[in-house]
Amino acid sequence: MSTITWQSVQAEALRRIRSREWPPGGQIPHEADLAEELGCARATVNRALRDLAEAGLLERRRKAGTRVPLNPVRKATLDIPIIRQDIEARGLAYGYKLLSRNEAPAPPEILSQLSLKKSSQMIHILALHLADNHPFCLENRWVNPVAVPEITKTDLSTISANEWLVQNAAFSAGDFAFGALAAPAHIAKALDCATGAALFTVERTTWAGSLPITSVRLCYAPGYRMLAAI
Amino acid sequence: MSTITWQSVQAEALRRIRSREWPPGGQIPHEADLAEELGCARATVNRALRDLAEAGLLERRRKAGTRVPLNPVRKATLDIPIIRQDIEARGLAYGYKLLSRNEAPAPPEILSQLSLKKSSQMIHILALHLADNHPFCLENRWVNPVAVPEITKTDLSTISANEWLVQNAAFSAGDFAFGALAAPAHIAKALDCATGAALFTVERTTWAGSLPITSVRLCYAPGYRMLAAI
DNA sequence: GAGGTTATTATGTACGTACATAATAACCCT
DNA sequence: AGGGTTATTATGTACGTACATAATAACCTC
Repeated sequence: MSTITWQSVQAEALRRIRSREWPPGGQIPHEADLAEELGCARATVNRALRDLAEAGLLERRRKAGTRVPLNPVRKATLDIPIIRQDIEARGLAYGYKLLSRNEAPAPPEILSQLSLKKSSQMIHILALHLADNHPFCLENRWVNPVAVPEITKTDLSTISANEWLVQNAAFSAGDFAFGALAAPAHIAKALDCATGAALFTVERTTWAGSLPITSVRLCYAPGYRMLAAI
Repeated sequence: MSTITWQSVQAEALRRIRSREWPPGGQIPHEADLAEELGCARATVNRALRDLAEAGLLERRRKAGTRVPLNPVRKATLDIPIIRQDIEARGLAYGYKLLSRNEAPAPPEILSQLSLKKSSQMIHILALHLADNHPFCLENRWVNPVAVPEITKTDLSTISANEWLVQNAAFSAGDFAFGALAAPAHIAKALDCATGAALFTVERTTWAGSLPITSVRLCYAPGYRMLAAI
């Protein structure tokens, strides 16, 4: 290690974790001691260890020090692109079809997801996203017009609610649930696949502060895979 | 804003992004200017903006400055607990059953996932994880004994490979793919569900440096949902 | 106008001092 | 031994100076 940088400190820490030199369940040297050993500032060690802690590889506690967890809960980062970008990143041509748009009171399970007690009129949107003219995913979305009033006046026949919301309603928090669904007939029809086919689903609710913006269920055509990396 | 901290700077930046004061596609003030405006050190602004950049809300470029992306690719964090912890966190009793364990050459698609050209003997493990004595997920795993020689001598009838590997083979990189599968008969039998039921699947390959450790496919019983948050 | 070189700029980082904060250890009393 | 209080400790952060680095703007030449 010629020049000490936070990256090199981090790499050395990783090496020691991996080699069990810092065994799972055990304490690692204090930041000040590590700084002395490696010949750098304590702030540099602090900076290096932060990412490892965020990734679940270390647990840091004031005064108690830092330890390698016995059972690490690793953290992976998931990219959430807008659907058009997901399709185009696969080298496929994006297409979009608004299937329906209504104002209606949201059903109870959507209210629950939005943490709303009482239903007022919401915007209900059903849309199909296409990749090279093949169905890619079906978007079933409820939007709270209180959070995004402009949507009531927006023409969603040419831009998807998914994309429009990203550009017009920056959310501060989001909940996701990923799962699998055996395609019921109406969804199979929209996605042009067999009834009962296994579909990857994403359910997402987003908020601006405590104000719910939207709740959406995306059903992807059979074969879709969502990638992530650590 | 009484006392300026990196957290308060971050909150103010988020507010400006959300309110469109810093419009999508546009430049935000330079760190030095923001520091002057908010009455803190430039390093404090830098610290505050880093997380926002990592979350996809800002794009930072040396000299060009920092901009709010027109189409942000938001980043979500996924917790990857060991399976036993996932089950226990749901308040359910964990159970485990080793279904089979062999040494065999890996099939081509596993070799491909492991970026291996040539197959040598690998450890093939089939195991069932139970929640309150109901099948929770089926683990189909290939382990490279070159990366983890001790596994050849490890009794996997009482500890799952999933858990044992987390404790004994710290990985440096992992690839994940999430999808959905219509349960073929042999998997439906193991998971005690209907043939053709929609199963949530996780395929994961991990490496220590460039050395592949393991490739696993987890098929979760119908109804499983994986949660994440932004 | 195109291409190459240099100067300038805004983010990225290292350092050391100082202080803040959470939390554990030490100490004291009953 | 148990409980409460205080001192100590290790991480968390702020600041300002200094330097590094990537990249854009300015400038010059053909």
